[in-house]
Amino acid sequence: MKPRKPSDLREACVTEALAIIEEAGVEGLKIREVARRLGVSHQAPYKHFPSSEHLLAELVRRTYQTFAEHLENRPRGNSPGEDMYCMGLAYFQFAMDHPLKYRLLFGTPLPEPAQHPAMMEEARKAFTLLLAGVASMKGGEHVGLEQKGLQLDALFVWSVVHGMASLIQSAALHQLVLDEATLREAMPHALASIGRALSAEFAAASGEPTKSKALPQHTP
Amino acid sequence: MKPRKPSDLREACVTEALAIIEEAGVEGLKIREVARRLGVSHQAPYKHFPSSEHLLAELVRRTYQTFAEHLENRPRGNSPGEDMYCMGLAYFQFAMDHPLKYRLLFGTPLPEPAQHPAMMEEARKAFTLLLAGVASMKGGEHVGLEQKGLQLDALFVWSVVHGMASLIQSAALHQLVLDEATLREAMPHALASIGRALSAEFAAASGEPTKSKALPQHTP
DNA sequence: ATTCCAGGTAGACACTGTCAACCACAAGGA
DNA sequence: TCCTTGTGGTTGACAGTGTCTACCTGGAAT
Repeated sequence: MKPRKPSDLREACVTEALAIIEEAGVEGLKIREVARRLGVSHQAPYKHFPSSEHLLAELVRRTYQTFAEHLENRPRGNSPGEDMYCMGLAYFQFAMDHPLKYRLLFGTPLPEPAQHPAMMEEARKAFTLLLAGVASMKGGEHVGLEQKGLQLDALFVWSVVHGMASLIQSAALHQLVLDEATLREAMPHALASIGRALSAEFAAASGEPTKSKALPQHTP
Repeated sequence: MKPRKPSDLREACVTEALAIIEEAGVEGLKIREVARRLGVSHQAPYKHFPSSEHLLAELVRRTYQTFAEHLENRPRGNSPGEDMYCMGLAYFQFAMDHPLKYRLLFGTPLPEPAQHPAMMEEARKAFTLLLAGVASMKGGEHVGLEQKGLQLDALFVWSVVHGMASLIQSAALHQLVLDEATLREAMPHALASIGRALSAEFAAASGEPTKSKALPQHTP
């Protein structure tokens, strides 16, 4: 399996497919359309991807990659709690800026994970970032990432940001009673609620009735 | 528009389509397959639904309906906080019992909401149930449902349960570091966190440092 | 008796993913 | 130098999809 020529058609397929997804969503992605845009026969992409599933898996992998980079390059906070807040905002911002890519990651049935380990590897990296954030918020660096309570908290945090992002993008919400102003405040409010839930638990665990940590207000 | 004969073909299409969705998901739903299963020509369904989008909208409407009924028939708790917990569990249970139907509601792009008001009406009902639950938890019956803080809290709660349900169903999660035991505890933990977040805020608002309300443990 | 039309049929069209066969051409021994 | 081989491209076919059009049919309304 020597990569004789990097064969830029494969690369071109990927970038073109990503462009299509950003325009039309996953359901708008058709292999023949990719080929057409590249001015190439409808079978050419099959020389580089065994099936459309494999192309999709590669797209998911890359999208997880840029997603994790986006989280990593977030503006950092001055305290663990504040930093958690920043992480939540960064997560949310990605979902808002690239709704169709976000849907690709979390809203559509992925290719069989076992068949595409490279794809899952990138997913794991993204989740690890979240875990680390929760860890430093809850007890500093010395807490092991594999601790169960920590994972539960991280899952909780992830649920909030993912759930909020997913709901706000869902067409359902915009037709409900809620007005735009409320929706705009929803995420900061949710992040503040996270802070309350976690620090209260932290306080209970350490026996110290800490006042809820000061969280920076959202920057609109 | 007098419904001369109820024309049970329309009804049959709906139930058959729902069955297909429960088996194969929304992406497995094909109008021709519905017709085939009903032993009818591939054009027959089009006499009752102008396009596949309209069939889909009707399916979404019905699914929202049964979803709301499921929430309404939940086992009730003895206190507002406990009842909120029950609501969360009921929501979660529906998502776990009917993952493909749940995905139909929240995981796929819905038909243009403006074109299908009946569909949105059912969605609104489901959200109103949630709002009422949060309202009684936060201040009893006298709090208006249109109050902004209330809506923000309801959105937060919704985000948690939806986010958790959505993540757990996502193939991504099962390939991560987390083991099954942790996943099973995730939802009760999240619900407890909700209680912490909300009652802390309530306490702060009323100036009374209530201990976090006792929440019933999850029943496995 | 005639008309009308809701509700069914069959056939066609453009589109999709994918299989198969064919082709070009550069690399590498003989 | 010729022959083989394999990579990356082509065209053509096939089944399956949603949807348009035209056609039929039986019962109700006039």
